[in-house]
Amino acid sequence: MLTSSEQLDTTLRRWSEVFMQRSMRDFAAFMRSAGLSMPQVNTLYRLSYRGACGVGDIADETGISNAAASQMIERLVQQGLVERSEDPTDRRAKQLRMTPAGLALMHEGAEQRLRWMAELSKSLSEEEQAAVTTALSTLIRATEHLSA
Amino acid sequence: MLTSSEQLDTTLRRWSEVFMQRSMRDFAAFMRSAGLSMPQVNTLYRLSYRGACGVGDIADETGISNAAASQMIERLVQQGLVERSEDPTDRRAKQLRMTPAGLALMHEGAEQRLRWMAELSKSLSEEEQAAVTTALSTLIRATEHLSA
DNA sequence: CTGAAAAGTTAAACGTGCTTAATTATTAAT
DNA sequence: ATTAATAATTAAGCACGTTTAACTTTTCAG
Repeated sequence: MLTSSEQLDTTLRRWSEVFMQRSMRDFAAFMRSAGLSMPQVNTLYRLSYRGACGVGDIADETGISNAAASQMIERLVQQGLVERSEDPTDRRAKQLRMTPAGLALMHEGAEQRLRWMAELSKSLSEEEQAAVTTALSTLIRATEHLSA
Repeated sequence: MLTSSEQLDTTLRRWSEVFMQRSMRDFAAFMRSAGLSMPQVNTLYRLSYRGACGVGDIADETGISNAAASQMIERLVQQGLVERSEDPTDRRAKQLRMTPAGLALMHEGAEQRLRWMAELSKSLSEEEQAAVTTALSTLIRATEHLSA
């Protein structure tokens, strides 16, 4: 017999698979059309959601060398997606930040990838819509309170 | 004033962003450790969820040339993740299928990426767990009935 | 039955991205 | 003050994936 937490875990994973299955193709197409590599996308997510950081942090998180990170970021800077400025508190380091253009690109990518959700939303009854909205809000809140 | 379907759409997108934010790093790490490129992951998802197909179908879906698809798939075959056999109904064509090893690799990748969901599940109250499980089941069912 | 079309593979050329090693500039330590 | 350590960049070399073009095999059309 499964506990209700195990049932939720199973269902969450099942939803994730269904979601990935529907989003993967558009995600790959977006990366391709934007000329972005996986480490670059990773970097843009990092900067979008966890704020400014240095080149070395990006190297650590993506698992590539500092040199490779420096070059990869240079390409993002040339594309106008990331801003690179001197860290005022340590002039050896650089501060990397998303530019408005970078944020717009990420937003556009999400829009393309998640377009099917409008149709999905409309396919539910009013009662279901309300219940699912409440449930997802619970999940979002709980996730934001999760460690790391 | 937002309709309840618009509210759900907004909330779904918000959840997707939170989900991606948490999964992106692990996803990139998995691809890196498995030595998989984005078109390769795309191909494995395609084969896992929509069954066998030919080399040209993969080329179309990933947006690369037939030649590149052929070579990319050759690498997947050499890694033992995909099986390539002659199509009995048209001997010019090849049938591509996931191998058990390929399915196991995808499963392992999902496991790594979604490990945090167990913790998330346990962080909710019993009532919340039940409500969210029901809501997600509704979403899964509705998505599977969606077109394309 | 013969020629054109289709599916896939192979080969050569090219570009890109990664790694290591060397270099510059700045900060910390003794 | 001098030395060592840190953050980032640059350069050279190498591996990988992609493209175009040529080629093989099989199917379809006239």
